[in-house]
Amino acid sequence: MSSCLFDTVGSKCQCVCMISTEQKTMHILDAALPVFVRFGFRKATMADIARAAGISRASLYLSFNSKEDLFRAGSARAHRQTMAEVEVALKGQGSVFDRIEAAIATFQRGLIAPFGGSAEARELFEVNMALAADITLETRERLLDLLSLALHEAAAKGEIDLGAVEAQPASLAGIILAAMSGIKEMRGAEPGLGDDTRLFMRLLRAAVTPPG
Amino acid sequence: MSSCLFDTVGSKCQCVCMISTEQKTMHILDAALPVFVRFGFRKATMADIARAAGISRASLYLSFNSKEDLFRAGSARAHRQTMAEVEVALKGQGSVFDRIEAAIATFQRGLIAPFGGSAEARELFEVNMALAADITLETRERLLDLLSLALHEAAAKGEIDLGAVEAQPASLAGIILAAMSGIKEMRGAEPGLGDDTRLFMRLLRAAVTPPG
DNA sequence: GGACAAATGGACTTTACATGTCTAGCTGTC
DNA sequence: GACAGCTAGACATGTAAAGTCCATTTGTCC
Repeated sequence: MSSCLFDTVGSKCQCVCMISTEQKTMHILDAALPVFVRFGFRKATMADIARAAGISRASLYLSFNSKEDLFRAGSARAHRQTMAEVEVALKGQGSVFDRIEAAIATFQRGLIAPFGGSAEARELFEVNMALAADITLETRERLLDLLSLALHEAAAKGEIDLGAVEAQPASLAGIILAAMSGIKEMRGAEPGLGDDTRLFMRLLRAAVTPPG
Repeated sequence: MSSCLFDTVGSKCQCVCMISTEQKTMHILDAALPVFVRFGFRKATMADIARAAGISRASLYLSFNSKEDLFRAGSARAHRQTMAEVEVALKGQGSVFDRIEAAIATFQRGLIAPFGGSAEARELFEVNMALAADITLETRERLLDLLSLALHEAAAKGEIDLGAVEAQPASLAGIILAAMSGIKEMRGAEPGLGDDTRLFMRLLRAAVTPPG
């Protein structure tokens, strides 16, 4: 048997290599997510996570210095992955509205929906803001920039008319995000987009679509 | 506002009365069940249960002396309620087979299915045997008696023929229960009866149905 | 075979938190 | 005002999780 747990089938594992280390980290984070979702941060123990990952508690500490570190790494990865998908969505086909809608749906699906079903959702979000506020806020900032840019380009092409509502792209992007987060706060977070979200998108569309 | 949390709407609560005390107990057990199902016995704290019941931790200790007491009370109530339903099922319409099938389905639905979905099912059953073995075994005994009686009566009426398999009602009842518990052990516990259970019931029916 | 890396089980200290108890105080009823 | 029910909060105590460390095992490579 190989000494490395994370061989890809058929290929020997060159340990001491970065790929394996990274795979191990990913594997652990994959295992940790459902544990955190199920129990929340506090009730989830390092033993739980180690068991879920199929490794020993000692090994867990070889990859992460602390439970908080592990959580931060998980949060960071989720934000990184989701933002990559969001960028793809924004570069896709369709109108600005379609692409923004897709982008936001992706964002929700990646960063909110996975926890929304959990009774520990509140605690998890609180812990996330306590341990990974920088990542979270930076990501939100970046999403804002991406939306602004999309709106700006659409305005430049005449696809939308921001003059009608006297708004800068950045302001409008801010409104969109705020509305989405508000809607998610009130209603539960379904996967994808809810009715309220779609209604808001129709409002937006109606407001900035150029006449004629 | 009334000083009693558990008024039934429209009727003043006469505290110091047994009804209210019992209602409170029931209310707490109702609240405690999902907490135990969600977290298992160990991870579920008295604070969790108090919060779920909408009362203070101190009040919880006015109703129950300990977490173990509370669990025992919950287990006892579940067994009591379920056995009452089982008796109804056994007195119902249809053949012995139908009634036994219904009885067992009721038993499973009341005492196994609620926990079967939980990842903590194993721990909960272990804790139950540690804290409420008497209740559990007594209930199982009682179920055995009820099934035996049903089989006995059916045999007396000529509805079934136990001579064909050379079995006493009690032995057959024991086999049925053992088979059910084995099936539930192997397969997951769905609500109601699974395919395996139904197959077993067909076997039983075929084996003891009198010829002609 | 020996050197080496990775992972493990287990022992250990420290720290956090849950249990169970108690008291003083609040709220609404009679 | 007396009383009952509930509460918040403090408390001592015990359990267990966090984090650290090391001896040992397992498998790889030379």
